[in-house]
Amino acid sequence: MLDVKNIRQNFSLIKKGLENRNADINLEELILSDDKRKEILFELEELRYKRNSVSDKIAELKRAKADANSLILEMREVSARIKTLEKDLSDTEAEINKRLIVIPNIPHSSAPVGKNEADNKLVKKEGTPKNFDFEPKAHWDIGEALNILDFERAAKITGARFPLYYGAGARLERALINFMLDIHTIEHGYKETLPPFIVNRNSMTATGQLPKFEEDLFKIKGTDYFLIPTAEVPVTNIYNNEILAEANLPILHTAYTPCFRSEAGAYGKDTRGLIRQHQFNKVELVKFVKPEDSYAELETLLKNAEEILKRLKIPYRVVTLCTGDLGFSAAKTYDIEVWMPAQGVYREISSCSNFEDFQARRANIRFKREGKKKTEFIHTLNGSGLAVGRTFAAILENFQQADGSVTIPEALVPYMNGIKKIGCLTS
RNA sequence: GGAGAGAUGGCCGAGAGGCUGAAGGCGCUGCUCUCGAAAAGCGGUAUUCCGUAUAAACCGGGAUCGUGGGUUCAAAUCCCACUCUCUCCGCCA
Repeated sequence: MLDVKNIRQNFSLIKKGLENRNADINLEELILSDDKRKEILFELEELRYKRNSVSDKIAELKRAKADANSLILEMREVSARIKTLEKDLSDTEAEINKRLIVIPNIPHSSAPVGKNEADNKLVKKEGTPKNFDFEPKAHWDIGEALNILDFERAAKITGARFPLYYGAGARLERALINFMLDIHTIEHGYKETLPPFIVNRNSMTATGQLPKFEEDLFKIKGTDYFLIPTAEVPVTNIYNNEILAEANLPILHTAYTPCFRSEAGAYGKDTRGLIRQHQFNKVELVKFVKPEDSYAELETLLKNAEEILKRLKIPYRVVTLCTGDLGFSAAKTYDIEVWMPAQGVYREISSCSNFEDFQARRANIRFKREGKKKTEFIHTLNGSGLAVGRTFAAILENFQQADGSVTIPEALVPYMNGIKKIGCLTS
């Protein structure tokens, strides 16, 4: 959420920022509503002051057993006026909030200006794609041949876009989760967190999934609860409505959760394999930091996520999202894209974002500096570290052998109970 | 699912229409005392908004006692609804 004061003070800058991300927002009307709010508030507070002081006087008179009837009659009218003004005020505030809550975050100055995905800026490439002396197969073909993935039966159980793993495949998925969590907790200092997988509307609104993107979510019928699309939602909301101590910052959490996305509007896109599922596993990294640190923290967040791919020895590249491709809540985002040999493309496997104070405002997460009275909004960041299903797919494709088997990346072998290779016999 | 109890500041806990943003205690913190510490004494110790196109401090004012509504000149206090917590019974991984 943007600050109305900030919108007033930096009007043209914010207008420009919203244009850059292709958002059509009427800021002028928002300001008009805010003018109206101020006007109402001004009169209302004056009347409340009057009511409070006269009520004291009435109390005094009554204590002295004197007559207070004329004052009471006068206050009756004042109170009626207060009531109307209060209604006006809450209506106006609701109107302002309704406008404010659908305005996306303003891109950071370092986010390249651009229309869409094509304008994203390459930051770097790591690792060299392997040259296969055979035609590399797609991970769904490899997985089904090894009998470690079964999309057909998953569709029978639930429907399209649900995963079903067996044997060494199920083990590999679990190994990846443990591997990622171990690195982030032991080496990178994040606190392991296992949050609820179902959250309420307030949490979804705080992180920015609601109110605009409800059709992307799975909602639990008969309740106002939703399946989480990412651990970002429950984990960011851990500190909802709290004032944190400066000494405790930064606060780092990592969480494994399944993620549920309706993928509305993605019909016909990535219909095969693990890339786009309604349910997938992800290890998430979430940071709560001081404003002045947040861009340095974004760089380390990115490094922490990259580290997983480096250890697994899978080639990837990093891009900075352009203004037009930024998510609703983000001010700046790096995507990590992993090399998928069968399609010969890089596919997103992690998205690392700085939300600045955008989510903190919505979630009302603040902190207080040592010795200062004033509270400030913290900055939140998060990134996948990594999407497990897509990592699984990348391993299958990058480590496939001519005979259809898949070797396990060395770093993962201890997590696989010593299994070094998934072949037809081991599955 | 059935029956009951409750929600007040960082914590404990009083308050039961007006003098209560809220007694008292604990905690934290500043000062006095001390070579230093302890003890004792004195003080401070929630958040937020407005004061109308600028920031900090102060000052003046508004709001906040789980949330929302109602009664009243006046609500932490009375009424209604909701949410959450706890206890007992039943069921259950």
